[in-house]
Amino acid sequence: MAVTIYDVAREANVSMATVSRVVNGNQNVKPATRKKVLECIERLGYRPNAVARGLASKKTTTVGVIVPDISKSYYAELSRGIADVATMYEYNIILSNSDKRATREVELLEDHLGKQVDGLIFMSDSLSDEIRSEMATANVPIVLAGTLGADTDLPTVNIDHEEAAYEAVKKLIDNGHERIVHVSGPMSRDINRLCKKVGYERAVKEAGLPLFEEFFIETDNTYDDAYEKWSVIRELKEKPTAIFAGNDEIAVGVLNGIRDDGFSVPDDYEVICFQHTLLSRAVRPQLTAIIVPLYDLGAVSMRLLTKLMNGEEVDDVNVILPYHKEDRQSTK
Amino acid sequence: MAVTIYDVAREANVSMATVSRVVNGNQNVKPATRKKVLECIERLGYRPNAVARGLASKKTTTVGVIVPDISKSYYAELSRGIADVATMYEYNIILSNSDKRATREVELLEDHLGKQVDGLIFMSDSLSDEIRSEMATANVPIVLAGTLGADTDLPTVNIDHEEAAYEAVKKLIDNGHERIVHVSGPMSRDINRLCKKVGYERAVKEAGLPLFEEFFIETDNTYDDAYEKWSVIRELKEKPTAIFAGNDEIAVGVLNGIRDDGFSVPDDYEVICFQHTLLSRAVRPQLTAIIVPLYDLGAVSMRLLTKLMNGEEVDDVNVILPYHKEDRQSTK
DNA sequence: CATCAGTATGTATTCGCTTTCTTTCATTAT
DNA sequence: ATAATGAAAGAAAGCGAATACATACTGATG
Repeated sequence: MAVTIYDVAREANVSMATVSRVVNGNQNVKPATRKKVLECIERLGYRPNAVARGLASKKTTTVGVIVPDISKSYYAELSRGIADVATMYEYNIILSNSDKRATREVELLEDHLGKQVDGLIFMSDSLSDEIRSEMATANVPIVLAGTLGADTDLPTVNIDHEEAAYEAVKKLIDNGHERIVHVSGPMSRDINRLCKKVGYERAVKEAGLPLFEEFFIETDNTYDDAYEKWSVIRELKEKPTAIFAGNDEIAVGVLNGIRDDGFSVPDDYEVICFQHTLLSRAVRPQLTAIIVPLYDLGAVSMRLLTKLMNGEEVDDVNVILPYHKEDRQSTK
Repeated sequence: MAVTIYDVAREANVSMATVSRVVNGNQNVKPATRKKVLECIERLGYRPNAVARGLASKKTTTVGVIVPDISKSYYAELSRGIADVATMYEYNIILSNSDKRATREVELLEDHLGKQVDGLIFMSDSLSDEIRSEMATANVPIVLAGTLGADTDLPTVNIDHEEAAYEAVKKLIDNGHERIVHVSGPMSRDINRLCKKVGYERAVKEAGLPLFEEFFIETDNTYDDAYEKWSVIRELKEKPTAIFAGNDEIAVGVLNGIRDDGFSVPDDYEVICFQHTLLSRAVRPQLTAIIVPLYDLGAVSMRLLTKLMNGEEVDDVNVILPYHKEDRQSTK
């Protein structure tokens, strides 16, 4: 049987309230008493039961993190940012994978709330109606990390993907390209449909270039699918000269397609993408990319959440973090 | 204020015990009563408080996962395996990063035990004495995933790294190489010092080849460090003709070093490594590699843990999973 | 119709801690 | 010396569920 606060109290000849005070750093304890209690705690190997504490105090010092897939480095990196700030503020993290399935997301949200998390960080592509209403009834703060949701009143932390996409495509246009293919992730995702694609189109239109429907190539966001899609790109009516990829995994798929087919980057095709992983730097040629500050997205989200959990006033709950572009060898 | 089991009981005109029975699927409830209670639960939006439940039942349906760094795809992949099986058995996961710091590991273990996890999965390189004794006093099962520890009585799930390393190096030897460099991760890690290096040496010795001390190159396990180390390798007295790398990130670092220096793989150097990520396949030439079944390591660890938590008999608590070698373009 | 065996439901306790409310006691000011 | 003040410590009431135990109800049986 585990040692309880009663055992310590008996051993130290004080009441459990006093032990509780010592454990929680309450100042109203005589130094001598504190010392005595501390010794007993040490001697008995007492370890406070966080569950009992949680029930009594209605705080669990635990936050929920619902992530599409932790095995994807995008989310793994982001989660690390969350975790580090959580540690800093002494929170634990309950981590669950949703695979972006709306029903699963709702289940997990319910589940986490049932576990009495003090707050929650949610990541996904788009917010289903069910999840929205579920979130609305939650009685703890929820932050959307790297997830569109400014239309709700939920706090969010993001980068300006549309502007970043615009800047990336603009770069290719400035390099003289007039026919740029956009190899995208699934259109079902808001971030692709409402941000990256929009930025791409804005840059193309603004430059007075024609917008070919066939230049829009959708993938399932995997390396292998992108690799396959090269065979589609090479058969296009209009011959493109540059590629704007939704992320580096896609970009590398296309890049390898291009090169395995005997073409050269950046001579035959220039390539630019969003960077989520080491891949951009590890391939040859290294990819020019928009660097997404994943770790920071997570860290800032968690920091925001701590403020919210603390009831602190937050002036702007829709945070936009800066990104930057790094020119490497896949563009000239 | 949240809806409690009392509220439901009052609303449904039954005792809280009955509500509890309904919620927990106890069969001794008249169907009509069950229906009535279920309706009230729905109507009031009652959601059982897992903390209270945990206190009363002494089970939290939560397991702790202590991982060095979730942002590393090695651990991210492994964790996903854990998470999926955890979901299957309806466990939540508390995930913490240790950065392999022994003191932090002990803290986290304490912390998780305080949170009353029903079991724990631990990953690290080596087990410090403190963590060993801490684990010995834990009153819940602990499984070491991808972590050496068969010398303790703790359950483990692993692959045979030594044999895998042996097989990899053997392949290079069979291809005619006599001077093979081993680019390793830090020697402080048991897995490098006691497994991979040992397998390397065994293969070399067994083939009657000389074992050059300078052929052993230690890195900090990062791409960048490995990339730098190429300049060391090229200056070696004895000129190597093949590389055995501890993992694919290292391998790609060396690979890029080789190629940026104007040499060719596999013509000038053959390369083989352990595969942890997509990197092995995404670079050109693709890397011949030992495929480590990371997801399975996690999944099997969690499955083992569920058995242990259930008090089931487990015949062998030291599980060794199979790996396989995939021949690609970095070897002939 | 009384009896017994289930079945269905209720009552009361317990889990280990926080927290409020008291009470006790030591200081200080008057 | 005494009242006022505040620090130190204790007593007791929850927190929201699970659960052991008690009790009421239901039929089937003889």
